[in-house]
Amino acid sequence: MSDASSPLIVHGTGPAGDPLLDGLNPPQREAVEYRGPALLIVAGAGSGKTRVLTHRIASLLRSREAWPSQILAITFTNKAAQEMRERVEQLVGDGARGMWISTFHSACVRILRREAEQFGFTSSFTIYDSGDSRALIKRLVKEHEADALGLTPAAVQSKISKLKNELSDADAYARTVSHDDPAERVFIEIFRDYEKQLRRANAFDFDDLIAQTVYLFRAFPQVADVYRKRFRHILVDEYQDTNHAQYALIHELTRPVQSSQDVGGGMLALLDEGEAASLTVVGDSDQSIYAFRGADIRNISEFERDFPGAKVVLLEQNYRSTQNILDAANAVIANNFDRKAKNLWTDAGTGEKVVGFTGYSQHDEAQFVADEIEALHRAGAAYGDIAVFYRTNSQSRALEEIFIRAAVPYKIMGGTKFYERAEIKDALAYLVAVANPADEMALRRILNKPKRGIGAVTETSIARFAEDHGITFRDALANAAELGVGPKLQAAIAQLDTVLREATEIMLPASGEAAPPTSVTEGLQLLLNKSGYYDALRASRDPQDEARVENLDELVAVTREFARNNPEGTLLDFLTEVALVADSDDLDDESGSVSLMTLHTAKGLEFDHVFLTGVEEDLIPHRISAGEPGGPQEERRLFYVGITRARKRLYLSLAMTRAQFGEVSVAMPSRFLQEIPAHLIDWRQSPGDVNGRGGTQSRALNARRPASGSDRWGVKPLPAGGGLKPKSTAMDRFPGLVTNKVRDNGDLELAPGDRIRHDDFGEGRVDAVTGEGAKRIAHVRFDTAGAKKLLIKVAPIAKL
DNA sequence: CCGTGCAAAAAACTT
DNA sequence: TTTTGCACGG
Repeated sequence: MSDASSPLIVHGTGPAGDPLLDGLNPPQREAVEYRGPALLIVAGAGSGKTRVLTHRIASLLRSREAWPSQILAITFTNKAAQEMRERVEQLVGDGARGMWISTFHSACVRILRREAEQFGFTSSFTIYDSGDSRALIKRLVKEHEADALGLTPAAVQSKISKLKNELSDADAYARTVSHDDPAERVFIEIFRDYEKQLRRANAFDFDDLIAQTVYLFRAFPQVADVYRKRFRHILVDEYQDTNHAQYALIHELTRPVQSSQDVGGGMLALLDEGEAASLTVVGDSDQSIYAFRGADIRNISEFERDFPGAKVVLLEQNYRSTQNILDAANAVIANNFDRKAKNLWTDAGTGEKVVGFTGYSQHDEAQFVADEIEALHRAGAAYGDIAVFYRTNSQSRALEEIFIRAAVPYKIMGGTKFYERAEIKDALAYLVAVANPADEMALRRILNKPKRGIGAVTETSIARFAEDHGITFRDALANAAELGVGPKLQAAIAQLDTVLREATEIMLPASGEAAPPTSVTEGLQLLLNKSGYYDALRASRDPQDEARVENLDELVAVTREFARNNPEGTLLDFLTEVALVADSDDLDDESGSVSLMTLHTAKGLEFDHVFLTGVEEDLIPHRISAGEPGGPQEERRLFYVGITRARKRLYLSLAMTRAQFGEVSVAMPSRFLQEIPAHLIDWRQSPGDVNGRGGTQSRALNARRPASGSDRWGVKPLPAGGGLKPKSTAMDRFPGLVTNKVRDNGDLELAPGDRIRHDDFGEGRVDAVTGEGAKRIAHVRFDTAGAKKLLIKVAPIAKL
């Protein structure tokens, strides 16, 4: 425990009327006001940690204990960073300028760009995302014929990533394993090659960004000192999800300054030589869900041992959810044994019960979700306040299919990401080829895109020529005539070379003067036009290519947007931003759409109404987690994270059957459901109601159940005469219909008053038609299924 | 070197 | 179900 002798006096006004402390509960205040070398804020879900962090920063700035430039705040996503910056700005206005508020990765990129020359890179290095790494590893695995030894690209990639997160490298790893094992030997060769290729390409992968920064600091203490002197207050959010490399980075930065080298800059005059920066970390071990990525829960559980004298503040009051939701969450997480007891509570009242629903199929489940969303919407909820979570990205498809038909506006976060689309990666590879000519991967990628007749043979001759003459792959392109290839190919290569040159002149003028902010947009357009990429897509008769052109237009729009936001932004800045954005970052908006995302993406967010879907064994907990140490416990935390995102209403849904890879299999309710006290759940349709498939078999099975109303699912007996409203879906006719190909009703005209027939919902009357063109929506009152909205173009309907 | 067609694999989460 | 990888013929 830290003593109370902290000499610093907090400037400013007394406890009453202080805008930074008003409305905070006592532990929150303490977390804002405490001054000392190390502070751990254990912040339960929804306990206001962002508020505490921002107020703490504002408090440091207001009292002049720190200049903005002396503050480094690390968050997990760019979105969280942006939000924190905005909230600090609200508190202190312009005084926030100069702070580093960013993710681990962006902060490291900034440092590496400045210091790359120190250790054999140039500051124009590029960043390989996981897809780029996989492509490179795939090639190496093939070259080493490693698949024969059971080394798949995926396995190699994850092993390399794990090792880098532990700050190991190929040489270090080689010392720890037996060389008798041929698989290990080949793995080490591949690892070495991988490192070599990255270095040659002047590139870092995601893991390198952290690990290489740590190496840099350790190998060049005087460089590390620059940052140690600069950052006097370091704050780390989501500390429970840091891995060893990130932990080491924080340790390096909070070491006492070693040398007294002068680095210039008036602000630095303030600090005491030799004193370590103060460290604040915020986290909740119950929300640690990234062990698979190397997150080490011990970083937070042993914080007090790592930083003797650290102060610990516990935030348990929840300001987000109703008591019922918290009771459910507490009950679930209590099943994890090795955790410190913690109980979230609220004074917001009991609230609604958790709603449960069991569908016959994933489509049935999705239909329930869509219907319920519409009901919420009619009751006044904004779509933007509703979210649907699932464990795996593949589950989004069924939801999407139903949502499109029900005309529920939705938005998928993550999933098939924009920046992972082939055409976008191609376009970016063109930009990388300009920004970092050493990057062979990028060049090889665009060599034959669009088709220029350059195949593997020609590619090899270029590589050989480069090697023979001691020049780079990029420079070899300038010598088309000497490559020993046919005249057609020579022309193609020369043309590519010219296009790249012209683009370079625009984006990185040789004159040395800074390129104008519009240069990235211009350069990209030139590359896409003159390379023939656009033309090839437009000439294609593949309908998907139309969408590709649109995506590329979108990318051009992104460059414009970037130029607007970053008038000084260079090509490299643009590429860096693109490489480090996650798609969870662009959920900026009040766009009026329901948000669909994985449970992982949901971390750190909150919504009024939350649907947690696919609550089944083998999904959550996921099948693969069963074999991993701590796997099921991490899955439980993930489930807990999902529950605690909800402010007002929580829905838990599952399906009895689930199709994957086109095969239908029977699904079991998740064990986590049983961990929630039965009285908290209001089952609209419990697992017991839908045993067997469809209505036929279930009766027999139901008969065998113990007296209804008392089984472990807390099933209530169904009122005999059908006091319930009809089921939202006509299940007997449902299977198969929804999964049919998207139909096209063309110009089907509907007007209020028309009678229609729907394949699933039967007959109904059109109340109104809204929207235009392909987005026209019919509001229909069905005779038995109630009111629905239908997208006219694709709904399985016919006019009567 | 390119396109076609069939076989086989694939999907757990992310900076 | 959808995507990717390979073999083959042009």
